[in-house]
Amino acid sequence: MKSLQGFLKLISEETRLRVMMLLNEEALCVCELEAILDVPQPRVSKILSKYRDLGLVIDERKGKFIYYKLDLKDPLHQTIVSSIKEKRDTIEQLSIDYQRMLKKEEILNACQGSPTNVDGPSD
Amino acid sequence: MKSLQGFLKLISEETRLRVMMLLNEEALCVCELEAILDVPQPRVSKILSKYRDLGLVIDERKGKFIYYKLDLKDPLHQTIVSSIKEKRDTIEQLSIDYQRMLKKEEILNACQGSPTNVDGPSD
DNA sequence: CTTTCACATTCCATTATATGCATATGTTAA
DNA sequence: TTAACATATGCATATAATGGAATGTGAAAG
Repeated sequence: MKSLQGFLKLISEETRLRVMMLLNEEALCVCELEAILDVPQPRVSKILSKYRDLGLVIDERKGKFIYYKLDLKDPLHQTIVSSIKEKRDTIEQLSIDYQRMLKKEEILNACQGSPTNVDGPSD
Repeated sequence: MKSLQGFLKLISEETRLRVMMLLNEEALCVCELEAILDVPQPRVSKILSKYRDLGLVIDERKGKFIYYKLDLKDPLHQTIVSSIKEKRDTIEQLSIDYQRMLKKEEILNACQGSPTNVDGPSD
């Protein structure tokens, strides 16, 4: 119950849900999330720390950047995320975020290194 | 988004989720919920009022009692509830609640009329 | 070693949420 | 009309969530 409740509480807040849906697609670093979602960096970090507390993400450093990706071990969590993803087209904000993620190179003024623009971060 | 967010926020609180899972099984009145969940009546009423605000329940008076049942119009909401129900056995509190609901006649000291004990409320 | 930069964290004010208790409402039944 | 009971709501307060600004940390690159 605690696991489910913590999970639901996490995604009950809009920005946190948006983060989950993006990290469910691919690994992203803080500055990419900051740019895609257009929210301040400390807020992104705080959100990710909640994910970390619940053990829902894996982080991996690549050069200057730390990439986060979803790591849902609970099948129920996976099912819920999948069912939301299936309806993504019908949820405007999630669609927008997804489109922005696909074109993130164009909006990555946030990170100086523009990690996705270079042919691979120095790792 | 608002619909999904409101829904997730609603079930992000334990007692409210417990109510949802019960009302997903059958129509129940306030005093039955009070007895099954073992929470004070005003709290049950307040929870149901949130459901009403979001248009997620239908209420029907039968004699002295008002029976509530889930009325999920959004397929995504339905999918989420179904997926939780599928895992109910693995979530202790939800299992307990369900068992208590099946045997609610034995614990219905809360409602004087014991609605489920009589052969049908006077409606 | 020092600077830079990505990221994390703390502090603080604001706002929201939870919940117990008392009480109001409204229906039923006498 | 009144009494009884199911349900709803108001109020007060405890508690916590939210978010912005400033600052801390630590890896990387020079």
